[in-house]
Amino acid sequence: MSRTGLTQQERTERTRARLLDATIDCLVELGYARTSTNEICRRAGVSRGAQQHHFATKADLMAEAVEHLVSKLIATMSTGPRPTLTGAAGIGECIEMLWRAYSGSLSTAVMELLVAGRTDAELRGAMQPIDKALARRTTELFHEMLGDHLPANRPDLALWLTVNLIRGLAMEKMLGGDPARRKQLLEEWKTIAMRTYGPPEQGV
Amino acid sequence: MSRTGLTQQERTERTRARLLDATIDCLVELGYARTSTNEICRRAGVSRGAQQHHFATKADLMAEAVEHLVSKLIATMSTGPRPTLTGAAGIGECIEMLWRAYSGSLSTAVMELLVAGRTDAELRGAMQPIDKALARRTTELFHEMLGDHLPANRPDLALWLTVNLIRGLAMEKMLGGDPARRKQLLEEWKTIAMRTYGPPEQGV
DNA sequence: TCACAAACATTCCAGGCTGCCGGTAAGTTG
DNA sequence: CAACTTACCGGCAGCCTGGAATGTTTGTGA
Repeated sequence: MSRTGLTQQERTERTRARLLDATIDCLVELGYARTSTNEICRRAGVSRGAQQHHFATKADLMAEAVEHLVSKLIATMSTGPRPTLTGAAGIGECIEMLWRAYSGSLSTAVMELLVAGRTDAELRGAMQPIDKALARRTTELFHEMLGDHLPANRPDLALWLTVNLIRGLAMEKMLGGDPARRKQLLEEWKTIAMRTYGPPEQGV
Repeated sequence: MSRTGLTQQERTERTRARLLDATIDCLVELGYARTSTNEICRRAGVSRGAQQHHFATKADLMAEAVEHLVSKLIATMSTGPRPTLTGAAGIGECIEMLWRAYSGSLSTAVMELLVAGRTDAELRGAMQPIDKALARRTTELFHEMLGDHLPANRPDLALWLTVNLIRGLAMEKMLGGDPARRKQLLEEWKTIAMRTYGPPEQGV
């Protein structure tokens, strides 16, 4: 009855996944501006007709790619290594974790979409709820990780200061600056954060 | 002898300035992807032929626009209000100043170019030296402003932590998040920076 | 004033991208 | 197994973009 042995649903999911993955690849490698449906299809190994069957317009494809992308990001974040220490050291490990999550290639794609969304109302509309979901999940994870050892005062401020700093660093990375310099800045922030949000110490 | 009363050099400078300004406008309003030479000429009130006469290719135009842009940014930064206070309060004012400079519309254009440069070697090559100039000028200004009251330990780390944080916040702004929230984060950072880099205090 | 060069305007062309269409193959249902 | 639905294919048309070629106006120097 079937040559490929695949059910319709399987075929659909496979093709859609291929297209969405290829879209993310394009975002990372080519940037939003140079990402064309043609190139996406080429990389996905799918015909343009098939692409249009599953995603009527390019905007549709992008909108779903955003979801796909953030799910992947959340997944890698959730399953990655967790901080094992508590107190100030735990905060340091959290910052490392956020660094990995928010400066990797998936986050690069997110940044491409953020910038593109600034001047594209449709894309921005698609991104807003998904970005919120990412923020919520990050916050949850942060609370889970530190457990009872949450910084006493304004814990979420610590989190979002870190994330925004990292995004700034990721931006600078785009021009290809010195990685050691970024590492140095991150270490400085780690020190400050541990002192500011860590458990109270005796000396200054 | 002349109908317009303008010398050749004046005409050239005027047209070039119009084109470069229009380019920056496009970057801010349309983003890099949707910025076409056609639109630039339309906004500049200049024919496509004139544009091509002064900037042979789109890349040339962009390269010079980067310079133009950063000069303007440096100019506004240099002539803007300077911190009047010293010590910890002076640091707070510096952060405010950096906030204004690095989150305005000129910086939005810079960010568009940074992101575009990530996947466009030619553009990136044009940007690198100019970005360095911006960094150097910012550092100089920072030292001028605080004068003898520079944070004792690692003053430049304080500066670049601030700039990168602000760029992250600017990124978040693109999705249209809550301005009050950003203000809150900046205030938190101000507090931390004053405590960390300001003159030593007695209590914690 | 006249020849020349620079600035500017218009038009055209090749290429890419998107969206749509008619047709085919594969899977599903009665 | 036959009707039907869904997935997929390849080509076409319209649009826009960037770059080139050609013609016109404006300033300049002899």
